[in-house]
Amino acid sequence: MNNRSSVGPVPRPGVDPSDRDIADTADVFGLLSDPGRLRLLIALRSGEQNVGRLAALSGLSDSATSHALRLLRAHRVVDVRRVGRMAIYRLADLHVSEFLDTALAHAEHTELIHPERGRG
Amino acid sequence: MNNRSSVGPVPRPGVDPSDRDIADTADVFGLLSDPGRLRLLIALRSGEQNVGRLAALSGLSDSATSHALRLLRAHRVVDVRRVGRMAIYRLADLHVSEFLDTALAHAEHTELIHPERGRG
DNA sequence: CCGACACTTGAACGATTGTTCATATGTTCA
DNA sequence: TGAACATATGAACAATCGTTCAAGTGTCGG
Repeated sequence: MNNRSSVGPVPRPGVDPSDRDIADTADVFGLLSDPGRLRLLIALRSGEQNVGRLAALSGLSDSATSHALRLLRAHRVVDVRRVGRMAIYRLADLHVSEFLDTALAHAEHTELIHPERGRG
Repeated sequence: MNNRSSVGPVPRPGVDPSDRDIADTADVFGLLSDPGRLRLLIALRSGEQNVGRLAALSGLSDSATSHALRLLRAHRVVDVRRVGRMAIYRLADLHVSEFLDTALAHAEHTELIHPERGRG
């Protein structure tokens, strides 16, 4: 196979995103694909929080929380601010936080996207 | 730690999404977090395509393509239609395809979200 | 200074993931 | 019917991921 026969229209070459854009996009989605990190980001929607509190809110250990925040920080999804011995995190990337809102809104008001989960 | 001291406002309990919604949302993002699957979905934006063509467009092997499509099918992100010996896939989930568009648009017109990649 | 605190970090480990290879199913054409 | 084709599937394997555990850094109170 891998032939030139087709069914649909020919895709527009050069209009599709670059490999790099694709990789970057995949990375961002990857960041959002872990329930722990998602809970962290959700907690941050209601305002900045320190690590201990984020841990409590997300159900992760302090260490796991710190690791996760480090990742999110590296991808500029969150920002840190230091006050005394605390590290206070907040959402940094508006695009991502909009994504979050949109995705959660969809998930909340319909069972839409389900795999082999219940309600089949 | 895990104490009750805080900096930001108290998060509104009961307003945050359920564990299930979070898990579902994470699942969907996970589906979008692989460059191969992303390329598949991007190829499908320009219309329905058969497996061989999708493989060629995405750079995946036929087998990998089939496996990936199976996953996407299970999550109702794509739909199949059979014509003769071909399986013709198309985007099924409008939410996901909107997501895709939005995410790619962001990635395309700015370097925004980068981790340790260039342009630091 | 010392101990408690808040957070960070690195190594290790089990689990999950995406790929490949080989084989299977089903279709078309001669 | 048999060969070529298009896709699907299962097992196996390396790579990646998220967690835990055990330190480590820096800060505050006494």
